[in-house]
Amino acid sequence: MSKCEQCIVREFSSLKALNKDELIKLSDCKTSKIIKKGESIFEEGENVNGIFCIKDGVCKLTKLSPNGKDHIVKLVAKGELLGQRSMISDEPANLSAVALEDMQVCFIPKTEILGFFDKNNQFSMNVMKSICGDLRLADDHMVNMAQKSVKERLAETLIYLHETFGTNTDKTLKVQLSREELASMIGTATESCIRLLSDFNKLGLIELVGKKIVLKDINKLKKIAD
Amino acid sequence: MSKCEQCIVREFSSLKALNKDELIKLSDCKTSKIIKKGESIFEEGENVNGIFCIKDGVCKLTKLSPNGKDHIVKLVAKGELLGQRSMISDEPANLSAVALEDMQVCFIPKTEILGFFDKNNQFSMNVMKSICGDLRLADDHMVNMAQKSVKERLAETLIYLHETFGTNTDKTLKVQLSREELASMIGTATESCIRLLSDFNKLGLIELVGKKIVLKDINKLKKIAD
DNA sequence: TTAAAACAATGATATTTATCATATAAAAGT
DNA sequence: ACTTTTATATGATAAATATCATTGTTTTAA
Repeated sequence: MSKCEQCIVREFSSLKALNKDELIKLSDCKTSKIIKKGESIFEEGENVNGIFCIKDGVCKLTKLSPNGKDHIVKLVAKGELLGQRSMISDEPANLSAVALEDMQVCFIPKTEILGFFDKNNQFSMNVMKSICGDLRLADDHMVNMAQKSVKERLAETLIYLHETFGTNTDKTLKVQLSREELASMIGTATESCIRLLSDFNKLGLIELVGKKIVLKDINKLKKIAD
Repeated sequence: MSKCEQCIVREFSSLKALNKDELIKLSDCKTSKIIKKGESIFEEGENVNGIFCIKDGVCKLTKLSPNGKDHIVKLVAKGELLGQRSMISDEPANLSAVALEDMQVCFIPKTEILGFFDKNNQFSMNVMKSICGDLRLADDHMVNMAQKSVKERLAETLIYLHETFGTNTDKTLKVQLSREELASMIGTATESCIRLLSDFNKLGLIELVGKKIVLKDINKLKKIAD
């Protein structure tokens, strides 16, 4: 079993507040998993009973809307924690987490985390701040959904993918979403999304390399996004 | 100065975890304010440096979108706390809070709250849970914005107003939003909102009594809302 | 290697929603 | 009481977006 002390996740997440002893305890109780692309870490409605550390890979957090379509609420990558909200609220998961690429994740049981809450105030504070950050993003996102056009949302999302997850050596976006997934992230029909990508392509804002996307003119995209 | 011990807000909010001594300390450091309808409690971008207890009245939390329109993110009523997220994140307010009716609010300085965080774990936990609840609502709301039609969102919002804030003796919705505000809550143009209200009226789902709204057929509205 | 399945692209069209113009009604100020 | 302003309402039209149909392209799997 690998040690949490040397894990990268520790550096970036709320876990950085844990001391050596706490990390050793963590190593003992955690379980590691490999999640293959397309598999889910947990599903909406499921009782999670702990949190997940993402050691490698990216996943999408989705919610099924009443009309039967999945909406991608957020992407979560290496170094972040998952399931904090459900654990604290003591509720089933509100979102499903599905791997967009092969992932390595660790599971830490709830009892352990609640123990840290009691003894380590900095850790609680970090978790709180992380959830507050999520809330801020969610509110901002909501306003975007409500007030911006599909075109603006697409431009904004492309820039977000570029800035957050970067590019491969051939300049294509590293996180590769299908057109359907991209559409479900910006809240539109797949065909509308494809059409707008075509438009952006014709205008020289992006380049479509098979299913992959290269951003060619980020400044103009930013202008469109507002 | 009125005592926090007897205040209704204490019963319903995170503050219920505070003991007698803590409540006395609270009474000493809090300041009370009257906020008139239309006035703001705080504005987006402002440093808040504490939290607000709503003793009476309802306010809207709004965010200015890049295109210059205000979007109503949430309504907050008597018994709830405001400004927790900004305080914990140590960031300026992400939203503005504007009174929809005359309000009574108390302000509690940040230093005091942080003191309670340190000493009273149940209080921290309550605040965390409250923010987690907000996050859940925000995610759900985001999916609605992205996936539902304006008609569905209007029906849903009317039901929400009815169930959350109730009605006056004449059955009209207690929280009275202008058509513009209602539109900015569901994320549509004012005219579209008015038109759909007219449609609902003609279909007998609601009745328009001047500017006020009566829900006549809640079941059908719920079916429309999904 | 080829057949089947899944995905992407595009045209035609319908529906939804926004915008602009104007009318009416209610509220506010003088 | 009357004028001005503001809010609500509605029609006409334009623009944005969804839906359905079809084709080409890539991926998967037999």
